[in-house]
Amino acid sequence: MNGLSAEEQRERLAELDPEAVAELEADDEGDDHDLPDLPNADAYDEIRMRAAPNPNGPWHIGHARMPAVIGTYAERYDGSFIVRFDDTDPETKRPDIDAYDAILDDVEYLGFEPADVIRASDRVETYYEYARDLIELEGAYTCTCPGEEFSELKNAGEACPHRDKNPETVLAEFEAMVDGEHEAGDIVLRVRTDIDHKNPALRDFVAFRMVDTPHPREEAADYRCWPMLDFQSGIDDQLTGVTHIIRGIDLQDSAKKQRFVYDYFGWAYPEVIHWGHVQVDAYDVALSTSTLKEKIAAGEYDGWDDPRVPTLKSLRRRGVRGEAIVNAMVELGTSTSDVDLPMSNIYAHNRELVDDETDRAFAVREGVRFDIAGGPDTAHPPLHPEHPDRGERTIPVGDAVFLEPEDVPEPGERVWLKGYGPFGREGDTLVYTDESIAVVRERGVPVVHWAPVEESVSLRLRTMDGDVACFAEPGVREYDPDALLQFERVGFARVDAHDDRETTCYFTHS
RNA sequence: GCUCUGGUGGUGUAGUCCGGCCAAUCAUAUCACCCUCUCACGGUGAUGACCAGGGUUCGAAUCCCUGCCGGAGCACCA
Repeated sequence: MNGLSAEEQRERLAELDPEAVAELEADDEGDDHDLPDLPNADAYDEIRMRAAPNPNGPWHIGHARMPAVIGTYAERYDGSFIVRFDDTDPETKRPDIDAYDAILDDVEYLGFEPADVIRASDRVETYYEYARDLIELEGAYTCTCPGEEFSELKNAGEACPHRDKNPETVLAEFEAMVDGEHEAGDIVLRVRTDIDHKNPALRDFVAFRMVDTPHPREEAADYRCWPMLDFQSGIDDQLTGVTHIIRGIDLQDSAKKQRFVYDYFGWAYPEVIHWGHVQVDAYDVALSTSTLKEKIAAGEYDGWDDPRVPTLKSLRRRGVRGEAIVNAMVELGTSTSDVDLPMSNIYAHNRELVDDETDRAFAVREGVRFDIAGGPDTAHPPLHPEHPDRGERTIPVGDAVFLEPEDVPEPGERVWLKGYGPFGREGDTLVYTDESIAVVRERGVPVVHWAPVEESVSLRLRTMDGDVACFAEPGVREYDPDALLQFERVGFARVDAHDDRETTCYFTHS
C-alpha cells in the first residue's frame, strides 16, 4: 500500500471501504473553511439566510459580521441571502432615510450581493393579513391594559381581562387599530402564548402597537399600527423561505416567542444560531451607531468616513479591502460568547491581500532638511522590491532632501538614502561618499527613506491619531485617487485626493 | 426575583455531542534570529491556555456535582 500514490491509495480504499473515503473527503472539505457546518443543512433544498438591519445609520465594523458570515455560508452551500430592513419603528428607532442605501453600499464593499432587498415598511399590509389569520385562530387578542398593569399581571402569571374576548370582537378592534382610530399607548394586539410560562419573557408578547409618528419613508407614512419585531420578523422569515437565522444573543428569546406564532400557523421554525457581541480595539469611540451619529453631528468627527471612526466607510476610505474584513469576521466563528476582534487581525488579512501588488513610495513625516553635496541627479528605487520587472521610480534629487527626525544621523555618521546612495553628515549637509552597498551589509549603515525638497509633494496623511504633514516623492501625484501605496518604512496608505496645494492620503496600517 | 446562555494562551479558533491518537490545533499578537537598499513580504525559533474544587473512570479539556465569573431577556426598541 505504501508503494501507491495518494490517489491510488484512495481508489483502493474506495473498493474496500467506501465510507472511510467519504469521511476522508469530509475532512478535506473541513480544511477549506473556518466556519462550522450549518445545523441540519442537509434537510433543506436551498440554504437561505438573511441580514435584517435596522436602517438607522451606516454600518460600524461590528455590522460586517452578518453579511460576512451569511455571505460566506451562501457561497459555501450554493445558497443565497437577502437583506431585509426591519424598519417597523418610526419613532424610538426611527429609520434614517439615507441609511438604506448606505448599508447596501457597505454590503457591496464587503463583496456580497444579496439575492433580494426588501423593506418591512413596504409589507405592512401583509403583516395585517397574518394578524387577522392569527386572530381567527384565537392566537391573538387586543389589549387595553396600561403597560405597567399588564406587566404586573404577567409577572404573576395571571391573564388580563382582555385575554378571553372572542375572535370577532378582537378582529373588529384590530381593524380599528389598522384604521388608525387609536393613539399610541391605548391598545395593542398580543399573541396568546402561555400566560404562566415559566419564562416570564415569553408570556403574551405584543405583536402590534400604535405609533403616532409617521414613518420617514413616504410610502409608509400613513400607517399608524405597526408590528413589533418578533411578529414581523417571524412572518417574513417564513414568507421569504429563510432556512437559517443568525442573530445576536439579545434575541435569544425571539425564536421561542415566534414559535408560538409558527405553531398557530403550522409552520416549521428555521434553524437558529445566536452569537455574542463583537468588540473592536484601537478606537476611542464605542461601536454604537447612535453614539457615532451624535459625535458626528456635534462636529467631533468629520463624518462617517473619518479615519478615527470605527465604521466600514472609514475603513474603506483608508484602503482596507472588504475581503480583509470578511476574512477576519469569518475567523471569529459563531460562538455565543462575546468576542474581541483586534484591528491587527483585519490589518494582517489586508496586508496579505495588498502587499504584493502595492507600489512603494517615499513619504517623510515632519521632515528635517539637509543639503545634498555630490551624488547623481536622480534616484531610481524599484516600484516593488520583489518585482523589479514592474519598473522603477524616478526621483529628481535637487540639492536638498528631507529626512524623518528619527533617521537623522549624528554629525560624522553615515546613512544610506534608500534607492539613492551613501552619505556622510557634515554639519547640515549630507555629503555623497560613493561607497558600495557593502557599507550597509558589513558596517550596519542605516538605510532610510527620504524625499527631495525641491520637487517634493506636500502630503497630508490622515491617520487614526490625527493628521500628519509629510513630504513625498513627486511620483505620488501620478496615482489616481483610490490607489493604494506603501510608503516604505511608514505603512500603507490610500490616495484620496490631489489639489493644487497638497495630496491627501489615508493611512491604512503599517 | 424569574428565565435563558456561556467560560481553551493577549486575541480568535479547533477539539467537547460519541472520554484515550490532546504534555491540546491553526491563525493573529509579542519577542529573537535569518533574509533584505523597508520596521513590508518571506523563513526559523521562542512566549503563552483547558475558570476552580470535588466526583465517575485504568484514563477527563471532553461525563456528573458544587462553586466562581461573565453575557442576555423579562419593552407598546430593534
